[in-house]
Amino acid sequence: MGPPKASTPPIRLMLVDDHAVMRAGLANLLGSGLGFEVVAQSDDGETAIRLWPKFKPDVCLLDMTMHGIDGVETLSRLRKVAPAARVLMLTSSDSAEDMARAMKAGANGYVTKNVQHKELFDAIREVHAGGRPVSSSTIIESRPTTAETGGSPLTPREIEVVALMREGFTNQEIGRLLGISTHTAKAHVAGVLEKLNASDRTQAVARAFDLGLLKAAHLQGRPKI
Amino acid sequence: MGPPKASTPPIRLMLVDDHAVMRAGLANLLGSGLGFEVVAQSDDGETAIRLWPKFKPDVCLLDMTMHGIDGVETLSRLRKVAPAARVLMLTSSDSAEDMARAMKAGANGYVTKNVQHKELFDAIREVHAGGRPVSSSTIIESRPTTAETGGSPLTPREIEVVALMREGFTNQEIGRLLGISTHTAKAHVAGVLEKLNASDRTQAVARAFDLGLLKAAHLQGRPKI
DNA sequence: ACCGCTATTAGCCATCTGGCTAGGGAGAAA
DNA sequence: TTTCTCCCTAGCCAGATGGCTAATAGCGGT
Repeated sequence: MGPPKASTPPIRLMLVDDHAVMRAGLANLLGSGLGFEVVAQSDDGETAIRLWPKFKPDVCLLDMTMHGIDGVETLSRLRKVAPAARVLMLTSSDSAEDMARAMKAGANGYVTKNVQHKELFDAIREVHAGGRPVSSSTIIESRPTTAETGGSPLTPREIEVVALMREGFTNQEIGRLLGISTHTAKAHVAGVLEKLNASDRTQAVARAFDLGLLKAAHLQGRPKI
Repeated sequence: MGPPKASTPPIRLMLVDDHAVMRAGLANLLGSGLGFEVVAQSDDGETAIRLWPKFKPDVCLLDMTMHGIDGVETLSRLRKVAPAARVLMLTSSDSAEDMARAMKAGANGYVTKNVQHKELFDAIREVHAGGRPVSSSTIIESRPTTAETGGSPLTPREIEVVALMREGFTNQEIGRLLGISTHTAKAHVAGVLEKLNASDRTQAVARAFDLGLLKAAHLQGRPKI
């Protein structure tokens, strides 16, 4: 937590973000003698993984949403070649689901892009020191988001169920997929409908999107054009 | 299109983005003697509108997604106090819908944040010169996005129908709301299902979210906590 | 031990859904 | 003109949905 001492060797960073402007901004910000040094940059996940062994940065700042393989996927793959890598996820989203995905995939920290500079610096230092910082705005946002529905967040089981509803599965199929009876599936769907204040499953998944419980899977794949 | 001459007076800019890091990056990037000058910055829409008259920037770089009032809303309000303001929208999204919203609200240009520096510079110059540049990645992305579904984008009527499906309306209600018969409503729903390759209306709206045809209405409102 | 929450199963039933087939009219493109 | 697409309407039907009530069981907190 202490301010950077001139005596401390700089924390060596790799930046991965497909927004060139953001990357340049970060590089500029972090290369201003505050105890950081940007040793590598990449605008996509594959390159980042290729660059890692060459530079062995202390901490990697990794954007969640990128074209090609996204941040979470990049993280997973990076973990295979560098299990000890310290990765701080950067994101524009403040949804709890994104954070959960990132942390589950093995992120060492999670910071939204709307943080102030100091928060970012602190987060990087904390990751470097072995902590697992999570941007406070995430916590602040994610709680009321669900609380505001007038309701309860869904139970784990119910979340599985919405995810399947989203894919167009019927109650019968949901039951089969989860290894439970159709009746139970219906009961969970009913729970979801009530908690999300929806009149049918269609509105329920729309609400789930609104609340950030479900995320649009951008199917763009950036084809060859 | 010409490279910046030293003789040209700099284009005076206002930056509006709630991502402090991005803002700092832009400021740094644009303040490097390339013919731009950042005269004002803000991390929210209200402040931006308040700052405008004081600085009368030549071009305003406005982020689409911000907490509080978003970019489009900011743009609309700004237009009321400064109808001639030149505004270049900046966004992380490459969805055609977002672009349409921005341009409809009176944006002078639209650029995704994953552009290279030069493209951004060019876009700013073009807006300043009275053009209406649109980031090429938007066009490239948005076309195949819909084409990739195997299909056609939805007809206007069908889009109205998905929007209603999303709200949980039944075919009967959709018919009543649109002043058409239930049968016709069903026909439109069928069209949507086919075009979005969905097995039921629930999956259809999920797909619509995936494709950017529907946007999550973030109901967060950022309460006091 | 009791209570509350979650997960599980079950039956009944009015309504809704989506697929099928089969029309007609209006405007735009070839 | 012909053809195409979009928009509108219609009936039939098997299957799915969501509301209702009711019961059992595990788990964690008081």
